[in-house]
Amino acid sequence: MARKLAAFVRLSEVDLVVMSDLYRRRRRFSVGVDMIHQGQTDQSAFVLASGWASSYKILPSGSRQIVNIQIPGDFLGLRSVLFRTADHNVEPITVVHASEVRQRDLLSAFSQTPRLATAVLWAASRDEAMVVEHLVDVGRRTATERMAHFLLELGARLRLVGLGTREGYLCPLSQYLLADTLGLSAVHVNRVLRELREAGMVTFQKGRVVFDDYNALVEHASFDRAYLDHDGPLLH
Amino acid sequence: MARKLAAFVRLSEVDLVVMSDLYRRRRRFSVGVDMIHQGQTDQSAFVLASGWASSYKILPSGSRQIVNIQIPGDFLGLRSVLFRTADHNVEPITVVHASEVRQRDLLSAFSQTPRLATAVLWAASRDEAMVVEHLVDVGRRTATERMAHFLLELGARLRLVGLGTREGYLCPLSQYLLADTLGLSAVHVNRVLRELREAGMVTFQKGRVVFDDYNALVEHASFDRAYLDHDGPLLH
DNA sequence: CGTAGCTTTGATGTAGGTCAAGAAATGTGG
DNA sequence: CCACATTTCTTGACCTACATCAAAGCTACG
Repeated sequence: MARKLAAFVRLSEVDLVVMSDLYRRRRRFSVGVDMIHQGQTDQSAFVLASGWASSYKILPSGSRQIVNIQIPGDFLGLRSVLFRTADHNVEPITVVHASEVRQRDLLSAFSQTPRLATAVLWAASRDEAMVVEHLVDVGRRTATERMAHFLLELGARLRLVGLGTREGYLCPLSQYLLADTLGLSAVHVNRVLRELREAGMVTFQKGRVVFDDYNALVEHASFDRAYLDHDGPLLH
Repeated sequence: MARKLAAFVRLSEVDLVVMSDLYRRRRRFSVGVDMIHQGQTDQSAFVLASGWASSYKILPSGSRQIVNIQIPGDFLGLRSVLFRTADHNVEPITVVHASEVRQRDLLSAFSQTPRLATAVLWAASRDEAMVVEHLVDVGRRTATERMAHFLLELGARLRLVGLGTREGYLCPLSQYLLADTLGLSAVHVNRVLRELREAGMVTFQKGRVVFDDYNALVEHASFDRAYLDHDGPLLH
């Protein structure tokens, strides 16, 4: 995370010390145990050390929308500490190890090292950019485009933390999770994956995503990774 | 805007002076003139004094997704100043008067009054909460639910700035704009509006939204405005 | 006072949903 | 290491919400 923030704001020694202190509270979560629960007050944020998690909202009708999938290195639940009550749920997808960041610690870190607030603002904006792209996915792309776009984005993010290559990556997401992420039904997700596989673009089977034809996939999804790359410190 | 931020962070006299300085550069935009253009570098942010604007993304296919509708008092284009190149467009819907906030001014304001960064972080998070809700709309709600939810959210926001009541509000959005916001076709937007009108819930005609049965509409949309209300300064 | 952008409606097409049921995989306790 | 349960995947048949196409009536403003 420090590396991520440093991409935007040049952090001093002091900044780094204050930050590392935020990491002190290590926790472990099993699948099925909420990390953050919608409607609860006084929730924490987390920095994922290992494992995958999902942030989602549940509708009264029972259907749910996954807002984003978090991978190691991600900072999650910021809104749940900035607001009095959490407006979303976060649930592990695999076993998760994470550092808990309490509200008071975060806010006091902000006042101790003001640049940290700016850096976190930047990180939150990068996050928002992803949600926006996700909205475009769901609002204006067909099912296969959505799926292609999603798998590419995930791949790009995993590569940034060394968990993927241009060839592919390990992916613990079930088709149900994909469905709730992409606003589709699980059945249709299955068909879409088959289509993409038969078209020779990606193969997602047995927990592994393999890019059979990366360029064709990029083309099909009209994937432009600009929104993920915003490096080079703006603030000195 | 100062009022909005103050809801989260107690701002000092100095903070307010620094902020008011950000307002100095007043500009006017006519319909059809982009305020921010996707892909351009070195764009500004704006605080809307009057008029409505829309932030959107265009896909190579030509279709577009409106990410949010901005009303007076809103701060827009933050991501376009935090990132090197803008990742979205902003276009006026009506004639707009706005204060331009340049990147260097914003960043220097952040270092002069550190609490401002935290306050803007909070405002950005509130914004993100709206985008998230929008994603849920498009991903998991039916067309009439989406429309109902959108009109209610807009109403709630307009009330906060004194431009609407529980009865309704003036709304300059065309059915094309609604369609691109909600991920529908313009034709279907028309039918959905008719349905809601005939069901006695809302009437949107001639630039005016009238809530015929507010409670029924809230019920239909399963609208919970919690994500809009996060007041009371967390930071002293 | 005409022309361009909205709104409205009807007819028809299709992407993706729902229901159902069997096959693989995965996990669990003995 | 096996029996059994549970989840996940896969496929087919059928259905529906919404899209697309087309055309007519409105509104507005230059």
